[in-house]
Amino acid sequence: MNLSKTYEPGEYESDIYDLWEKSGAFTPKNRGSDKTYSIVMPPPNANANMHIGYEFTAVLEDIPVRYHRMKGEAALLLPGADHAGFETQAVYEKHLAKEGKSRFDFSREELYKDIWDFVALNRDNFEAQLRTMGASVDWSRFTFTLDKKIVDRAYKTFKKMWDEKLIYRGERLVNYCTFHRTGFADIEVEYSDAVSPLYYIKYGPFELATTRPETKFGDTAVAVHPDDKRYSKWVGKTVTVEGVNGPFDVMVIADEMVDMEFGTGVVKITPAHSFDDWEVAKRHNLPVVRVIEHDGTMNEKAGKYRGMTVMEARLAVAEAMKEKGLLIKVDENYHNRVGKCYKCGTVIEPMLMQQWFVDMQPLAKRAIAALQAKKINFYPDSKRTQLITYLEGLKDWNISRQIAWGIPIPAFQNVDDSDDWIFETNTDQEIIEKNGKTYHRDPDVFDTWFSSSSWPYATLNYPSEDFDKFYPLSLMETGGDILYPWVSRMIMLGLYVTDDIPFKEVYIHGYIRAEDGTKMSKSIGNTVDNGALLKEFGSDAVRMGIIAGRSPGESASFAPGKIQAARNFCNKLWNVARYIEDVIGDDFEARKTPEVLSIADHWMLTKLQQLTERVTSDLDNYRFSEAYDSLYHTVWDDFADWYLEASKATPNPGLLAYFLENLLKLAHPFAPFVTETIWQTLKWEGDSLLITSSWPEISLAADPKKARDFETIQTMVVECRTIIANIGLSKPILGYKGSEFLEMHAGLIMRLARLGSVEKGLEANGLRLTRAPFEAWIIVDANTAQKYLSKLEEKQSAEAVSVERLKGRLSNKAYVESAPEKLVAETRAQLEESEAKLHQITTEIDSFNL
RNA sequence: GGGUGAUUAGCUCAGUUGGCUAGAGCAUCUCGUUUACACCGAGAGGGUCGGGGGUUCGAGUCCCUCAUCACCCACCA
Repeated sequence: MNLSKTYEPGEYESDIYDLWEKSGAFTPKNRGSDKTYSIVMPPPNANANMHIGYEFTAVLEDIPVRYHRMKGEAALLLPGADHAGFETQAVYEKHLAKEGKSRFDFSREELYKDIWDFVALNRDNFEAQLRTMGASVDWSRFTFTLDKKIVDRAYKTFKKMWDEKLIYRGERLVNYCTFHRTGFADIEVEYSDAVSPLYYIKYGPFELATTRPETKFGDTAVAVHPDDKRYSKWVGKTVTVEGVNGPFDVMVIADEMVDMEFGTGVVKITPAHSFDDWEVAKRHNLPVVRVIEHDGTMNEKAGKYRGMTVMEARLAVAEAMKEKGLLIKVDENYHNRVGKCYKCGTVIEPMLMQQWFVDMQPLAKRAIAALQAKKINFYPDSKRTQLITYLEGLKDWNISRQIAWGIPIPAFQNVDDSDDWIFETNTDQEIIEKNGKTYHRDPDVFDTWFSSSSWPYATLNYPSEDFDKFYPLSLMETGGDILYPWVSRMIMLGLYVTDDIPFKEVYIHGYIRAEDGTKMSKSIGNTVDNGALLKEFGSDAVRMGIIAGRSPGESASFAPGKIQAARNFCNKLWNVARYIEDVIGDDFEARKTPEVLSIADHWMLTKLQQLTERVTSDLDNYRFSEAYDSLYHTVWDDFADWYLEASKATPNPGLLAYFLENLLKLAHPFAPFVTETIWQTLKWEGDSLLITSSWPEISLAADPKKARDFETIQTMVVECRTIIANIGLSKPILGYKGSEFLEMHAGLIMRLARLGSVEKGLEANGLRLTRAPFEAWIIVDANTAQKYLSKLEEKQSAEAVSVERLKGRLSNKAYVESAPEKLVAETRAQLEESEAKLHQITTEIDSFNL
């Protein structure tokens, strides 16, 4: 019974979190329901601090988990952290660079250990932030993506695919960053617009256009279109080309990939350094000659250009060709798109490499079938069809990465036979002996998405009791940016390994953009200082302010006003509770037998019933913003502004307590800290916790007629207030003719409308109320009344418009015949009402003109 | 080149299957010390729902088209 006078969230939030944690409330447990509800959090990168976007994610997961926990279900929110492979190593390399070092100064083992320590430092930080946000996670199940169980699961999956021939090792062109010296999956390459010089060069008997003269040393053919008459006589012949390092021979081939319109319609073919050319080479059995090294320099095939970077060589070769008269012209204004490393911006080189690939088509096929059958619901649903489109075009997946920070690939190669690979999980060994042969471990690690694709079941220790209980997960909540790399792969691997979908629903959230609508980014410096935000407004306010007015899949700007509004809402809850505590004093017993007495009681009960239904169904459908909005307005407008004010005339402590209890419950998933704090001061159920209390079911019955009566009062009160405010009256008298209803509620009306008094039987001598079904006047002198005349006339014309509109609608035969009966009946009733009002207003105006 | 989403009040955004006079928060204006709350209360102003066409008794909502913005996919020698 002792809430402090002002709402200061900072003073109790961490204590409340401890209280929950120590009570074991975060451990999933059935309480009167045998259902389970499970969310495994997408693990945030262990290398970074939590930003506002991650807080947003945590809230979107915590709200439904708290809701289902209160419904008595065994609700699990499983937290984790992601080693994030290349991402983390790239961040660590930046640190090294500051110290003037490079990753190549260390062995892979040293590097791995150093990054491990680096990541450990940051992990505490982010766990603390999760607590600050009130995320009700089961810390005992915390999982790191390099935990043994995750590694084991990745190895088992790899083995299964190996055995079933879904994994193969092959020499392919892969996207390669010469700065980070690792290959990438297609999806990791970022393309951007560029202006590149387009060189028109002499090439044997042809002229052709190329942006990459330096790759000439790797040319093994020259191609034209099969239908191109200009060049058909050359097809199949070998031609001699004068090069900067002397003449060489290439074959002329015909291939559909050539665009006759582009340049001169002739293309030099460099199979080792162009994806298109690689495809052509496979079709025509062309030799493949690599001319660029992994460090991005030219190799011995480039002759005197050896050792130059690609860019240096390009300029040098162009210059040399110019001198030899082989360069015809340079188009300096050619626009194309260039693939870049998404971390360092280095131009991606297509590089010929031995890598492990996953054959995706069989996996994708099952996923597509499950998605088409809508076995997984998406919020918004459009993401489901987008995912299907993505899966349909999926190519084989390169899962090898030439970095240190990751899970070593469990494959060893025979030192005497490069085609002899064996599967072994003891990857802490570099060299092993088996059957009298020596094997070398593949030095590469898995693409981080390969292991994290198993996240839903690996975290649950598949196969296990937890797995049986919580799989498939109820919900996967994540951002749109990892729909393709992660969500798609979880579905494919889930189906492949467990034979079941990994989750029943997917909620995709949009991004929080900066206030001005631009992308939030550390480098631009327009991120939100969430520490300051939490300090100023409290976690509850941030939770609610951040979900307010957002819909799934849509990005929207950060709006500080919404955080502020949410903080004010917490303050409102706080003061409502303070008032009610004051009224009920120590009479805890009264709340057990709430009685519905006054018309306000019946009205508020109806509002609570509606709110409960709405919040429940909105949460069932992941409509967080709508649920919060309903809650906000019911608590503030209906409960605080109307009900509490009305109840001051005739306080009903038992029912006040009942309302407060249920409103706190409904608000708890959104504002867990303030609601639990209030709950704890009430101590209604001994040491009970709100977090594990039951979700409201309103069983008290409301009398709809009485509820409507209160609405009639509201209408009158609002009209009185409007008149009072508009003509600046102070505590006027409301007179009325004999009406039992008004007589009974005179006190209530007087209080709510701030009237001087409400008196019966006075002569009609003031401003007649036009909205209530009773004859009542605000008593004013004729002069004052005249001031209000224009206002009244405005009202008259508005009402006349309304009558006309309704009449028009009802005279429309088509409307009356085809609209639902109920709607037509409503329209009729409205017309009647409108006409009556118009009549009243008109009478009132006429009386002024006497 | 292909796809998706957005365009609603000064600002940031809601608006579930078409159905009463389109909503909220913030901001603005007027009034108010009514002991739960000035992080408040009461009242008010502000929108031809991006343009144009169509379907329907009825369109912010469905269809077509145009414009602008954002994102995604493919990838140009």
